[in-house]
Amino acid sequence: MIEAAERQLATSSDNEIATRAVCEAVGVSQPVLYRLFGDKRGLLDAIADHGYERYATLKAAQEQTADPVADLRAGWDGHLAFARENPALYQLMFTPRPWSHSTARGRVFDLLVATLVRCAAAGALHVEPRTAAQLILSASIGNALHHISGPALFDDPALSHRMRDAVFSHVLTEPTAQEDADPLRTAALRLHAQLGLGGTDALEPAEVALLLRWLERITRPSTP
Amino acid sequence: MIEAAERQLATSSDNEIATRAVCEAVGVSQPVLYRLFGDKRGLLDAIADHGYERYATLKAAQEQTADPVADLRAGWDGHLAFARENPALYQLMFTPRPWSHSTARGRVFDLLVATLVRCAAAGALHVEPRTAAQLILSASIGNALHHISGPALFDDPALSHRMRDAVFSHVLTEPTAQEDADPLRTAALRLHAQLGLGGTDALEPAEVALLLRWLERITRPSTP
DNA sequence: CATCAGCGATATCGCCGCTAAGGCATGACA
DNA sequence: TGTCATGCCTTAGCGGCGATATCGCTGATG
Repeated sequence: MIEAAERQLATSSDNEIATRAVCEAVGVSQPVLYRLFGDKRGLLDAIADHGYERYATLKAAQEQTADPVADLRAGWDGHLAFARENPALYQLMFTPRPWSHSTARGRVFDLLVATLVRCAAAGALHVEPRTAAQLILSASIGNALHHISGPALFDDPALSHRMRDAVFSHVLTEPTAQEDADPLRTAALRLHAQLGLGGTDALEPAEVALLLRWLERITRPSTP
Repeated sequence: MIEAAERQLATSSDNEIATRAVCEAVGVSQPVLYRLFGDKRGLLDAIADHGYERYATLKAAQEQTADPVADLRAGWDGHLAFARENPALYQLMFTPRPWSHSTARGRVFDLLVATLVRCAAAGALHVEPRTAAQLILSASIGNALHHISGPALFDDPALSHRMRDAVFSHVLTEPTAQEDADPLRTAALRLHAQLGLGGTDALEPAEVALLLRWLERITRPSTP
């Protein structure tokens, strides 16, 4: 039923769906829909979450190489490709809807954070992963909506890559230059990420927690 | 009537309006609304365009100092402030709506291009103004929507300024460094902007047109 | 003063989200 | 095995929405 609703959403001209149409497409009647989802909003949330599942499988298929930064760049392009191919679903997932309980956006955010943590563990980040994720996700959503918004003016691929480079270069360390500009901060971020990724047996949990907070205090103030 | 509709939009819980409610708030009946705007979409377009008017006056009040780059930065912050203060209207203006004939977004784009042309005339840009405008507008919309989307996770001011710096530094020339990295390109962009701003009497119109195309060919390929 | 064009209101249509009341199967129990 | 209780689904309907056909009023014109 969710898939039927998603089809109707994709083919509708105004990015809207009618519960009646969805029900009679599946061959049931309205009350079952309201039993399952409680509400039209609930149905939309379910569609968005289902959209996240597709998004996640698409991501899982292409990421996870040896170079996390390359994965990050590929992830940007994959995100925009997803938006291009499912415009209505994309807007449902990433555009602010009042009273939406969908977790799609949050989980996409977490996916991005995971990749960024791998980058940080490789010493390629010089801001906290969550901050970088907010930057990257906001920028990519803006870019995707700009391109969905219509073929008014598109230098599309060039624009997308320009944006990508702009954000990434403000978030990633230059290959060899930035590393030594603030080595303490870089090293602290790297250690933070490594601890978050694998943990350690050498310290007690309480000690690790305190260490993480120290590292956060080291990395927080300066914003190069 | 447009203002009444905008009020209803701002106070509505689901970012929607009902033509009936708008009409009875103004004291007329539905057919007059459909006579004036033809359609509910027409009413929404009118609201968006009216929103642009407020946006434009707000911009006109604060910009136009001697330093176009400072104006640009202030414009970014003003844009986000506008989004913060009118969330529903902002989404109406800048979020993709199918079959929308509103010119709000395009005119905001033009406003931004105007400021960017002033930057280019000062030699502070190293991409074409329209390209830079697409980048900046996309990024700021993404940022604004991210922040409207809810107080899930906000480092808000820091995030906005980080994004601003990321995009601007990819679009603006560094104060003294970038200028000499590709002086030909920079000079060509500068001349292009100056011609677009003031024109010249020394050349015939056809000659100016050809010159502009040459300058565009000089500035197009390389993307530092 | 009679006529007619233009505009606004009433009443209505079809569709929407949503829900209450009835029918039908299934399974437990005497 | 017959009877009853329990879920689930369907039918039917409510109120509200966007949009419109029809009619009555007003005011300018000859």
